Amino acid sequence: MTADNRADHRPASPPLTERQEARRRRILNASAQLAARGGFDAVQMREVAEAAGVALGTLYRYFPSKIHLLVATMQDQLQHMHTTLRKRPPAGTDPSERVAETLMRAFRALQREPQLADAMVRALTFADRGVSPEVDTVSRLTTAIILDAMGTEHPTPEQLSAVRVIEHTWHSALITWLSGRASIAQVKIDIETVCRLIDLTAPEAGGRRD
Amino acid sequence: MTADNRADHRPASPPLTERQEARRRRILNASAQLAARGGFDAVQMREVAEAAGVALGTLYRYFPSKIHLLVATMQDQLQHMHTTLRKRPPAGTDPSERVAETLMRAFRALQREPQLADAMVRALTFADRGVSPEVDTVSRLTTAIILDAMGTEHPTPEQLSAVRVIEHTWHSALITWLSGRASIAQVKIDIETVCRLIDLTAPEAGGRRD
DNA sequence: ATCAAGTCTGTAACTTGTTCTAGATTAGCG
DNA sequence: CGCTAATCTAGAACAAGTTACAGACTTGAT
Repeated sequence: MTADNRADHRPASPPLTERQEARRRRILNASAQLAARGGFDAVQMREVAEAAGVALGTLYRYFPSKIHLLVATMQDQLQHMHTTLRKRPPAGTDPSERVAETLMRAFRALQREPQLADAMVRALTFADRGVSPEVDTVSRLTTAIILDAMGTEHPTPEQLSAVRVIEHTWHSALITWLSGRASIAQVKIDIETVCRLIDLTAPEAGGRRD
Repeated sequence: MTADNRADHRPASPPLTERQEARRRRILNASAQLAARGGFDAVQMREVAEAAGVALGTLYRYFPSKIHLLVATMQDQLQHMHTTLRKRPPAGTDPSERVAETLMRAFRALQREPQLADAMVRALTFADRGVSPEVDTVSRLTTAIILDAMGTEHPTPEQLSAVRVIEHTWHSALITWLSGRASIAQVKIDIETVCRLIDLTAPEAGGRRD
């Protein structure tokens, strides 16, 4: 009754065969492609299945819900972005500058496929407890990207708080932009504003309290 | 074809009759009640209609989608909270302290009905462009609450940025808590962390840049 | 009181996410 | 090769949001 072997879609527990790996990839590609034009609503499970050349039941075996599918799509894209960003690290001198630059670069990448971004981010924020592990993976990836940009080896707890707040801002600002309630300029300002927290929590500088 | 007179559910354009006002109220109450136990999924349009004693079509005339309904429910609750908070203003001396205290108070209020909070917040972040005006109303209400707590009469653009970032953090932190990925303690830390931005952007103190 | 326009009701239909089932295919193993 | 368990396919069925529609009820103006 309880889904045990349902979420075996990550290269973990039972190693997927080659054809299964290929299926999984076809599904993720179809998902991203449908999302890229049409956004969240255009990613319809029957259409994904057909475009990927698998049966509906198979799609559900690989990704137990539409949300799982889109969150996995986001994992995919983030991983891609992480490696891309690593190749050309940000140029700023301050950690806060570098983080802001990195996030704005990521933001511009998303701008190129706003519908895809819409689908992924909506799925991410709509995900409920059942998708927590997958969402957590995305969160860890984002954290890794930010820490990379900071160049900080051993972040203090305070710095980790700042990074969490930056992530909060990043997601939420993205949503307001995607739903047309904030301009790109405003997103930029918000990101630059929140990145100042990094200076504030740098080990040498600033933030004493109580 | 295009819905013009569909969204006339706010006491604006054509003033609602008494019975209509009563219907609207019954619907919102039913929505909140169903949400309070069961969360987002338990707010089923047919059930709301039945509990409110109206036909399904009527429910949709008042609130053109489930998302609209839940966002309106949130407006309702926020308004309530705003007046409650005004009665007992926060005690801290610093603006940042007062804001953090206010938000944590609001947070504890939501904790009392976590399912209701879940339904409202999920609706809010899932809302797409079609619900922008309503979501914006919620956002303005939140801003008003924060500015009240700051006690700032004429906020600078920098301060408004800080307030926006605080709102981002507030929403996103709420989501991580609701989906079980962050503890209450962590939410508290995040809120206190982001509230430090207020000190940073106070007109006399800190934040010069370029 | 009567009429027209607008609103509400009850109900069925349609859409898309999700589940289920019976039979075909594949993978691993002797 | 031949067997068995797992996987995959095709398609039906179900659930909940949304839309459509015919007829009853309200409202407001005359």
